[in-house]
Amino acid sequence: MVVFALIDGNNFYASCERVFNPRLEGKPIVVLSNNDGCIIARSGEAKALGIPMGVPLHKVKSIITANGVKVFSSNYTLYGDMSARMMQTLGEFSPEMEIYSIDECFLSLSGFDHFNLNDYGQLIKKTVRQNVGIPCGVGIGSTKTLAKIANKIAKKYPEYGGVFFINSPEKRIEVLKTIGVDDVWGVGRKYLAKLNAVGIHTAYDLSTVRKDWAQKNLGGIVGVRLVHELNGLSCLPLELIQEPKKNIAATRAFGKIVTSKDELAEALSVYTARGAAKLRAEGSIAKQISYFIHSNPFSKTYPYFSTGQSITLPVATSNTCKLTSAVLRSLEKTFRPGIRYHKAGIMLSFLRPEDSVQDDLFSCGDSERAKVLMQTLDKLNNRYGRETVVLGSAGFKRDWGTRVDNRSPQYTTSWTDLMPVRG
DNA sequence: TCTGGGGTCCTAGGACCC
DNA sequence: TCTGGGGTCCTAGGACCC
Repeated sequence: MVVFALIDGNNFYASCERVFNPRLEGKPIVVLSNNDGCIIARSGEAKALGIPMGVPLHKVKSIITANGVKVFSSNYTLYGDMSARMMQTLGEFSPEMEIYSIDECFLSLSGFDHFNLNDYGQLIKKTVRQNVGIPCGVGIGSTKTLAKIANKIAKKYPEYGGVFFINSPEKRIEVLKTIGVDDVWGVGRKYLAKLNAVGIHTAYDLSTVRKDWAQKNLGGIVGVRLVHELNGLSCLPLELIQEPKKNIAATRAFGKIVTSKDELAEALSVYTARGAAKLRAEGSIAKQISYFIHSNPFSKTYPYFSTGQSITLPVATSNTCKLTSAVLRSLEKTFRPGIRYHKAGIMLSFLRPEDSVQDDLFSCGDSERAKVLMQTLDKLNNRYGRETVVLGSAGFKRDWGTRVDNRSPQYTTSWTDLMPVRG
């Protein structure tokens, strides 16, 4: 029998913050998006206070102050490292694993029939808690979509102890009737409205729609698969090998309004360097780099302005210098003065493996020297922290940089942030 | 005052070819 | 009156995910 488990860290970012600060146990905490803008993670206690996901911080300021909610800027270095530890532990529970996101993974439990899978789920949960310090939930079912739903149930009803197994067709139907259709993996805002409009409210309702209706109304083959999966027919296999990325982006809103070309050039240099480093870490090269600069789309006082360009490179590359100079040359042409710039970003596309560079007759790929330079740069920045070594064009002041007023220390990845142990 | 960042897949439709 | 049919490639945009 085909069996999938979905394991995810509870309130992952909030839990990461808590691992190194046990005094926060039982206290409400939230984690913010970039520039301390929106709430992107909440501990259970913060959820209970009615703080919604994704709201701008200023809208819930009063709840936060009144209840002493602890607020953290996001600390992706920490979360990434905690994620790696969690995944390593989880990988020991099955020969087949798909890391689905920073805090979620699927395991294949096919052929584990001789185990009591509820007990096995409990063991997984306990081990992760012990080894990594993160509480997690385990959902088990015969398709990925059902495993996702089982995971929701595990979280929703504490009496299951954080583990739920949809182990029979009868239980599947019973469970689907209690799940809102918007809690189904693959149903977002638009589809929810469409489904509700025709009287479909629960996951069970959705499991009974005709295939041709799903085909026509839920994105074609995607919708058909979704309905099959709800019915226990597995259409989405585990993706065991991580395909290389097809696009890589680095974009950020500024910490303040930017008006000068020089500062935009600095920001685009920094983002290009980050993108290029990701590219090299993937072992890929890019044939195209695009960038944009724009003003605040939410502003009611100033009109929205956005510009940028896609630049096709003569030869695919991952070289920071080449990519940066392409962007900065183009910025000279697209920059418009008198605009209150709010955000900028770059995107690398048409990626391919670095060993596949096809030299044409008149141009050639990166020289050995250039490659060694990039390797050295990556080595230094990995060891001593991002942006220890940068191109001159990235500047040193970075007045436009992201606001991070509540950042926790990088306990696991920075020597200077190691916790002291007092005897 | 204050509104994230980084991805994927799929479809429809146009251009073009024979 | 009737105005082919089948195929590919590309792009823009929609929808979703965490």
